[in-house]
Amino acid sequence: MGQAAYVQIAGLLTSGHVAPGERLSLRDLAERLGTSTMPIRAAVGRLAEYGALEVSPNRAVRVPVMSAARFAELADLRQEMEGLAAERAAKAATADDIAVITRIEAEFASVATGASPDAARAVALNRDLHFAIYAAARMPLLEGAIERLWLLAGPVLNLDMRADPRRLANTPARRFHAAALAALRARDGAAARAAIAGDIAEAAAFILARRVLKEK
Amino acid sequence: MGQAAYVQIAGLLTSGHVAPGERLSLRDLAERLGTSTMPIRAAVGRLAEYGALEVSPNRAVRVPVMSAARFAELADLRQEMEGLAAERAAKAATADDIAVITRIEAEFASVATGASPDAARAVALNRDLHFAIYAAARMPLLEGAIERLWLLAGPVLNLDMRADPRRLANTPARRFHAAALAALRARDGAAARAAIAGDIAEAAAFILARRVLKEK
DNA sequence: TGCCGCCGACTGTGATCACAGTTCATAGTC
DNA sequence: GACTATGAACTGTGATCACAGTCGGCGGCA
Repeated sequence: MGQAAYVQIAGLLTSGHVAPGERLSLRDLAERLGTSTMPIRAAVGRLAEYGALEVSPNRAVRVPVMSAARFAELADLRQEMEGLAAERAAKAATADDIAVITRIEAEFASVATGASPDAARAVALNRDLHFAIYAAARMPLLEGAIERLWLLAGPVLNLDMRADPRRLANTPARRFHAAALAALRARDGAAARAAIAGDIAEAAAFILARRVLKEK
Repeated sequence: MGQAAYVQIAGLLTSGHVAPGERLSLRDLAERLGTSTMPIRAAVGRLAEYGALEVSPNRAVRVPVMSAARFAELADLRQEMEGLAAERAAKAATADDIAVITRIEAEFASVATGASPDAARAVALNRDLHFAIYAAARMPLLEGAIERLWLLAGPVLNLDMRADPRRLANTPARRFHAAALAALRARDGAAARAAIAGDIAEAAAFILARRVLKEK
């Protein structure tokens, strides 16, 4: 139901093509995607369900602005939930899972430190890496909940990545990713949780330190 | 957007008026609620977003059937997330929060052990009690995620409650609720988490033991 | 009697129109 | 020149119709 539109609009959010606070309109989106407003309405409604978009009657759809407090809670929740997924993944991961994760981790490291750092590609690979780990936990409900959290954080994360592309080259993420992978191999749930939580906490602290988020 | 329809259909799910596996139709629902199919489409789409309903093209909307494995993961996730909320609530709860929780707990105990046990009312009070605790954590994103989990469990929980109303009178829930309340008062996060997790685990074990859930 | 095929009823989905409420720029007033 | 009133453009929402795909029961065939 409006599946295609949902994917496209979600892509706009996670790729940072729309900024927090930006106003959208069903008719505009429909025209841009070459359909009627119906699939757009369905997709926007689903995205609004968990706060990825804000829609109020007779007013334009808005990409939610992220307050510092909201961002802090989001980072907090992500540490808990993604940490949990990593912990469970350490116990449930198969050899195939770990092989896939290893490959993605190597690719991310290569792109991040390479001569031509491709920010968009690095962001996508970072996402793939995280979700490859979570998929190994075999907890589809948890995975879905985490996906929704990422959609909430999407616009802000990309805003940050674009603002400071230099960070990509020597991102601390690589260290955390390596630690997570090692923990998965060792089936050390606590270490896996700590690595993922550390990754999230570090990135969140970096963004909060820039003080571009509204106080209230 | 279809807010009224959403509340009504969600009510059908949580109150157990529709059973897992049951087929619904947009036109039927629209007629029942006295509107066109539009608000229904919006509400059903939102509910389907996180799995509270299943909708496939040209096929009737279905209340998802809960496999034993899915139910186990749901119970697992609920223990983690609601346990987390309780833990944070123990640290963040105000005196007013605790007063409200105390009142609801007393009311639940009264209804559950009273001469005329009202199952529907007890279910509602149980829900109110849990969410009063989670609200005290001041984590709206977490609260929303938990609400969605409850909507997933709704049909099955009510099915169980109707099947065995005797359980209500001497439900172990009262013991866990009392422990949770005491933990909140003592600002003991770990104890609050344990109490809520215990409540959920006990209820889940009871339902799983009845073996009415499909294996696969 | 048992099985298969077909046709009608029913399904969600997309498009389009009408409508009430908001927003914003322009013109009028002091 | 600053401020307010006003109306046109734009917003999401609901209703209705058309359509392609699915499902179930009835009839025919072996």
